[in-house]
Order: sequence, then C-alpha cells, then structure tokens
Amino acid sequence: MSTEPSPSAEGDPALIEALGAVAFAVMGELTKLAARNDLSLTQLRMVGLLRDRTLTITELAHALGLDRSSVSGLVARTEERGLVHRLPNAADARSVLVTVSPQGADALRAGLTEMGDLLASLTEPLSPADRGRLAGLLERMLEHRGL
Amino acid sequence: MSTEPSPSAEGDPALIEALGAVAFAVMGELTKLAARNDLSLTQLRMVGLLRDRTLTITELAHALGLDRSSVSGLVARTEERGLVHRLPNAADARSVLVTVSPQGADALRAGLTEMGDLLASLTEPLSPADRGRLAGLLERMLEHRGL
DNA sequence: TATTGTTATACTCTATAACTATA
DNA sequence: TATAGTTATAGAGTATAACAATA
Repeated sequence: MSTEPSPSAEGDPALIEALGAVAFAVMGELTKLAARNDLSLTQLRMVGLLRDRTLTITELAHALGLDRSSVSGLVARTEERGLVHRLPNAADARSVLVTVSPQGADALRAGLTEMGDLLASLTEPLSPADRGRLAGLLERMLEHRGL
Repeated sequence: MSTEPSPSAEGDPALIEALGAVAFAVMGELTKLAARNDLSLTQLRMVGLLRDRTLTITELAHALGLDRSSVSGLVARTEERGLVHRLPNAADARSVLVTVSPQGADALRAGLTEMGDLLASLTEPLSPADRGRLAGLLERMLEHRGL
C-alpha cells in the first residue's frame, strides 16, 4: 500500500457498480410503488417522516434535504390531497406544524406493506442468514454516517 | 414455518429499512454529484449508458425505463449542452443514433471519478473483506433480476 | 436583525396524446 | 399498418430571490 493518501480511492469497482445498480433498482421500484398509490416518492417519504411525529417546514426541509420553499409547495400539494394538515404552532406564530391525516396514515400503511413485499422480493435470492449479513453490513454503513 | 404462502411477507424489517435508507442515501449523493458537474442525474445516467456504445432513442428509453417522448427531450437538452450528438441512422431513416461527444466523455470521466470516491467513502466503515461480502450479496440480488 | 414560511420565477423530468416521416 | 421520433401540453419536483410576519 502507498503511504500517500489516495485522493481518488477507486475502492472496489465491483462494489461501486453493485451499490449504484441496487440503489437505482430500489429507487425505481419505490417510485413505481408510490405512483401505484397515487403519490410521488417525495410525498411518500414525507408522510413516512411524519408517521410518528409532527415537524415544521424547516425541520422537514432538513430531514428531506430540500430547500424550505420546495417543502412549502410539497406540503401544499400533499395537503390538497388530504394526506397532511398544517396546524398553527402555539409556541411560535411564524412556524407551521405538519401532521399526517388519518387518510395519510392509511396511505402510508398501504405503501409500507407494499414496500415490505417489494424489498422482500428483491432479497429473495438470499438465504435468511445472508439477509441478516446484508442488513448488518448496510447498517454499519448507515451508522457511520449518522443515519 | 407456516405452510401457507405469506402474501405480505414482511421479511426482515431491519433489512428493508436498511435497504431503503441506503438507496436514498446513495441516490441523494449521486444527485448532488451530478449537480456539482452541472448535470441532472438522468443526464449522467444516459451519458453513462452511451459511454461505450451508440443507442437509438427507443433503446435509450428502454434502458432508462422512460417513455420515448421523455428521452427525446432529454437528448435535446443534453445535446444543447454539447454532451451528446444525434446522428442519422443509415440503416433506418426514421431513427436517430445518439453518441457521446468528447465533452460528454470528459464530464462522464469526472463524474465517475467522483462517484468512485463517494461510494468508497460510503463503504469506508467496512473492512476490505466485508466490502467483498457486500459486493457479492448485492450482485446476487441483481443477477436474480437480470440486471 | 434573524428566522419562518410563502410566492414568483425558471428549469428539469416525466407522461399522454397527437402528429410526421419512414418502413 | 406499424414503428421512430417529435411536439404540445400538463403536472411534479427543485432552487434562487424577494417578500411579509414574527421573534
């Protein structure tokens, strides 16, 4: 091994290729899944984030990695479909609390069920033991990034 | 184990969660990477597909999972930026052959280098042996789907 | 002054439907 | 008739900049 840092550490080309391909495959399937439930992928993500909590526009923007203005429109469109509500924040009159409506919770439940089926089918070629190994490896990657 | 088929085989919830989270993380990073290179993710994907071959609009649409009309506009925008060219197809006057320009090849090279760094950093918490295991598991999932 | 959310604007991506040129 | 590509149209997603209300 070189003693110099490797600015372009190409790593394992096969792994890079596989990670990218799996990411595209999973995202593609998730997008189709959301569309089947008459949602955009971003809307599904947002409803998922709100499943067990209430967030402000700014907090949502941070969690989704989007600009506040993007989230403002996203919430407006999702609210028009009756999946979320905007409530006044008693603690700060400038901000808005976004919550999931009962209808949104139903949509999320349906989406999550489908997602489970989908990802289960993706990992179907693996043995239960290998699935556990895969989960462990992925989780270690995520933990390291604070996810 | 039950003798009945499981219509909603929830599989391993931890694995499902991890797969989704990794897919979002990878896609997010790839999107930012493309943006840094002044490209959309779709444009980067397309240029990548054309790296070592020439494809028609219809073939591109199939490879990208998009409608031909979407690809038509995509190619037009990408051509405006000088990254691809449209050439007549001598074998069939109806169709168009899309190729990467030298400028597109440069952009792709830069993008791929960054992508290598990026995914290498994502898998950095894993030992080389674990990276090999991860690549093997992912590849088995992909092979099973004909990817 | 700083922050929260919204709006105006502009662009990309995507699909459906209708069209043309060619096969 | 069937296929390849384009165009018109529409809607979602996204960002930047400017703004009003509140802190």
